[in-house]
Amino acid sequence: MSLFEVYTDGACTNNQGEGLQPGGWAAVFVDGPALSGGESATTNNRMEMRAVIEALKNTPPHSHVRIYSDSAYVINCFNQKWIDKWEKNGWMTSSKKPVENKDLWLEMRQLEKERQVEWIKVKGHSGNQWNEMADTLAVAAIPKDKNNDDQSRKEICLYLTQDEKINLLSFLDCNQLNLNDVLKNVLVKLQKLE
Amino acid sequence: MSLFEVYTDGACTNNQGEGLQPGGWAAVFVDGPALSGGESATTNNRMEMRAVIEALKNTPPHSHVRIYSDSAYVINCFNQKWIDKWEKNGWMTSSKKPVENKDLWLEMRQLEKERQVEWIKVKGHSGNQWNEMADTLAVAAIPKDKNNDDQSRKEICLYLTQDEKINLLSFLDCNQLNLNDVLKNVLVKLQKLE
RNA sequence: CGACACCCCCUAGC
DNA sequence: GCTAGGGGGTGTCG
Repeated sequence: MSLFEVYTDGACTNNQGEGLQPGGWAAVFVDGPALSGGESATTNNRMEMRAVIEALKNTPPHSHVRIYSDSAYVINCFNQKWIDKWEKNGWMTSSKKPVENKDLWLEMRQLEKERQVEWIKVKGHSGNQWNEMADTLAVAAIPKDKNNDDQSRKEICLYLTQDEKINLLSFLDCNQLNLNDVLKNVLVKLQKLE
Repeated sequence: MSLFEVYTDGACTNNQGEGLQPGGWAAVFVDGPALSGGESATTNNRMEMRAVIEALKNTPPHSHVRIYSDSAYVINCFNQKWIDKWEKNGWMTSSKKPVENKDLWLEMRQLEKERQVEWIKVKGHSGNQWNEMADTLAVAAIPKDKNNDDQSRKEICLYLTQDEKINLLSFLDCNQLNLNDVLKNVLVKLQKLE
């Protein structure tokens, strides 16, 4: 069974601490391509989660995936079985408040069930090249255009190498955004261009 | 008959678990004003009760009132007829101890008899905007001035909007603190100032 | 024993 | 600021 190792990271501005901020995420496949995207109104934790979701989405079901993240929020949720408890107790935290970001947790849970996932905590900014790259891409993906009318628009870029990136938006007409499918499309398109 | 919907909440510090503590309460009228106040030596349950009492006091007799509270202590007292039993058995709990806070229960009972009251239990901290506002105001109303000589002094503020508040103390000379009366006084005073 | 609140700490990571 | 885990306690009732 194929193994995928993915470094994920999220980033979010935090200017005056008031309300939702613009943020970005990235998922870097070891010895492979990288995905990144941004949202104009989100939180740091939602971006960490989004990075993982996109990573999982782009691996085939039943594959073996190693998710490397510096977010204790995400890693502990699975390694310390928080999510098992939430599913049993109606999504309440230990202090009886509703769990935040339930929508994204459910999405992650579904993807995680269909795969064999290992959750690995890494220290942030510790010189690991993949983690650094994820960090760089996530920050770069934060939307800077404050005049953007579409507040919920997401962008996804495919990095073939660190310098060579392709905006996937042009391939989004293929309803299912699976990395393999997109890669095929990209290759076909490139061949036609040559 | 007019309907009033009011979210009530109480808050109380609990520093070293020793004796009575400062606390606050709030009553938020849906699509209306909000009242809040504090006491320097009280309990959490007395604050929950005080919030309800002030809510009822500020609705006209014979009106239809919906009280929303996260306190099972208060809601069950009426919905599970605890108070009926207490009135019949000389205010003794099921474990034969005297019922606590009888003074406030009597006050609530009197106000409740003069109105048609529905008691509705809500979950604390569950994202309801009115419940959240009551919580915020109750916490904000906790007296912080520890050098206050008058330990029993109560303060009552009228919030016209979340940001705009009027201290009602200056209107307390009108013996009965009814919201409508006070509002009239406030308006008269404001008109004179202009 | 159960329930609902009200708190005080501590920890972890972004 | 965003989020979670864990421990301790009182106020009160059935």
